[in-house]
Amino acid sequence: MAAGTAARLEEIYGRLLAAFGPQGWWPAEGDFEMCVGAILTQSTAWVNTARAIANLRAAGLLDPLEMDTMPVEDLAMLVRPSGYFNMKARKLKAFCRRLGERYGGDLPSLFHVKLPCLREELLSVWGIGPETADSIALYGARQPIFVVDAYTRRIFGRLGLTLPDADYDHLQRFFMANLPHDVPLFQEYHALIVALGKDLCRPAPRCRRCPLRDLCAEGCARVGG
DNA sequence: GGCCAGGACACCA
DNA sequence: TGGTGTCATGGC
Repeated sequence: MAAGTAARLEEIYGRLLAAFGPQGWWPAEGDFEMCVGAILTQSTAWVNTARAIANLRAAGLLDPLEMDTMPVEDLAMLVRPSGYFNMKARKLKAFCRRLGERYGGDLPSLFHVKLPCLREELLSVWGIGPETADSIALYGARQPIFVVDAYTRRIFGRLGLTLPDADYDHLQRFFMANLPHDVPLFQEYHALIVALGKDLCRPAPRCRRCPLRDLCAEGCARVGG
């Protein structure tokens, strides 16, 4: 672990925590709902994901066995507010099918699989890519793996700590190599990155209120703060 | 009316 | 292996 880099990551974490407060992620009422949310929020604003989840809850479908037996066309209509609804309905079905076939529909049995096998298992499900797999592993199974998303790439690229076009695995290794492997820390750090990304560090950044403003190597200087 | 949002997959060169 | 197109609703 490079001491300088680790110290910077710790400082950034402290600033984000001070600015936004504890996020207490994941926003879900149960572990299966957490997994569903991870799939539905792919490239989608959370507010729309929440609408889709509300539809599923109202239909009594926040259960892997119930969802597995639901016609995919009907499922698609329920998750419509989250966008890409046909694709996402198929992805939810694929996840439920795997859960049923290998784990008897029992989510704790899946979560009992330890990293890195859990990650490989999730990645082998159609529709689950690196970010979704890691989100489920970290927030669902509560195992220590760092979640990388578009905000992570954008923010840490602007800070000059990573390359703007760094791939997922490279970014993940960067955080995993420079942070203690602590589940609550990983959970909170990713949530705080999202909080910053949603609030300030957009393509047109609103840097005046950014808690990382003086650390920013690119975005803030470019727009004049 | 255009841009963007807590990605992933299929296809092609 | 990397680039590009596709999937799609809803807020601003």
